[in-house]
Amino acid sequence: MATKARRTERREEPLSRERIVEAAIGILDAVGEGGLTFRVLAERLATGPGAIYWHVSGKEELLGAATEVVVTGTVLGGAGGASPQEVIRDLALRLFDAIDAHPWIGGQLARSPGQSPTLQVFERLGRQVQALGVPRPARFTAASTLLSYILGVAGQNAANAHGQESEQDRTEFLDGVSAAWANLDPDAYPFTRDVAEQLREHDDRAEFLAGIDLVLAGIAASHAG
Amino acid sequence: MATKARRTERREEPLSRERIVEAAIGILDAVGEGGLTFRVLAERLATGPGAIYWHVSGKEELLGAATEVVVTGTVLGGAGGASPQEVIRDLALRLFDAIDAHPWIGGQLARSPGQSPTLQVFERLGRQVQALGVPRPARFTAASTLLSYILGVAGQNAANAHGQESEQDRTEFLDGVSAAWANLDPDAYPFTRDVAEQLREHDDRAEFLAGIDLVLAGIAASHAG
DNA sequence: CGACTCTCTGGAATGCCGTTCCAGAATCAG
DNA sequence: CTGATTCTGGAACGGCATTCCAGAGAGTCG
Repeated sequence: MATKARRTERREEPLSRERIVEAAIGILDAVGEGGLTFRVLAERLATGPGAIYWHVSGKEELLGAATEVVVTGTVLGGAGGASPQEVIRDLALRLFDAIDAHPWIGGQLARSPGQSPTLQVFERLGRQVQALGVPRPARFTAASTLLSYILGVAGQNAANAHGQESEQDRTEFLDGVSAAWANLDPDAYPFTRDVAEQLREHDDRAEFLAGIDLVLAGIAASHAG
Repeated sequence: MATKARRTERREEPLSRERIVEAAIGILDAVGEGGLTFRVLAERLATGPGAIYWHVSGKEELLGAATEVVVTGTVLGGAGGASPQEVIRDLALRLFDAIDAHPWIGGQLARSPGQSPTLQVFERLGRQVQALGVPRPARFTAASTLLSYILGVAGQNAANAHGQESEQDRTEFLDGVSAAWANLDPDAYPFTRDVAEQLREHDDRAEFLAGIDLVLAGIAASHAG
């Protein structure tokens, strides 16, 4: 405590919305959506809950901001001169991987249509739909369908991300579901039983992309005829 | 009140899982997902929270059971001898209408893949995909894509269902979003701005069906070639 | 250099939630 | 009648988001 001895200005690093959102993302990635509480967040930032509320209006805004940071980082930067189909596939896969890395985004995206992150994706999809040569009145439907499909997969992936960190957890999970499907009532669930074995060796990412291709094929077919 | 005169056996009506789920659906429909609490539910059933827990393991199970009741009622009974495309469209529309009537189902369905209600829909879709003549290895993808699209729309509808009961609320809501889109940065959101006006006069239900048709077209195109 | 103000902090308090506990009422089996 | 069992509901308990508020730090002005 020499002269005035503020060895650090006021704090090591002042609180800021940016630092709060960053810490929130860290917690969300580490312990999931349910693990983010203002108490934990305050502890991690070495402060109290009240201080956080001065920078952020509440939990909803915090989750929204966290989602926006990740999604914006994901949506920007992508394929260059490829075909519109390729750009859409690339964007979709980048989103899929981002949701895989941060499962909480899935639930958040699915729950907040019209918000900035969803809009960003919609815009990117729409531009490529336009580049695809889809006539103007059909563009909205085409872009919305792609978006809804992506959000649907996102929500399911987010829900499935319960305690499967490793590759092994994942295999066990698929084996379990596959076995459960194979044991369903044959009269009530013939189809599900029939595809149960396909589930065991299935690759979520490839399956997701195949769905994108299906929609793209539908878009192409619809404005060809 | 003849011999022993228990005009009501034990209670006017004994508590039962069925009655609890029924009451929960009533509350969910009236005040939404956030309004369902065990206290409110207990008051409505003229009992205490403890009694409810004897019949139901917790909130998750309760929401699941409520969803199952509504979805099962929706999925059963539908078109008879129509084409597979027609059956799929009919099933999808029935689901859409059910979600419109009970928006909380949307969030619930999107959040619980592999659970009974989702599986029921998957099974129905899969059978029709099969009837469509899709080759075996492609059926899983086709049915999953339809399901994911439906769940995506469901989630968005559930999220949008914030305080728009009447037709007028709905029009105001669309006008507001449309205006917001039209005021976006022209450089960042050219596409979204361009389709903003289409949004104003758009019909969610028709748009949803158009998306289904797009996926169906894609399915048809994919196994034709 | 003081005093006043404004930004920002963080600990304490509030009110609601899901869930658990438990004493006891109603019913049933013998 | 008696003991066991099923079922009830009010009273906790711990945790949550959010609000309150006394006051610390840092600029500003006379």
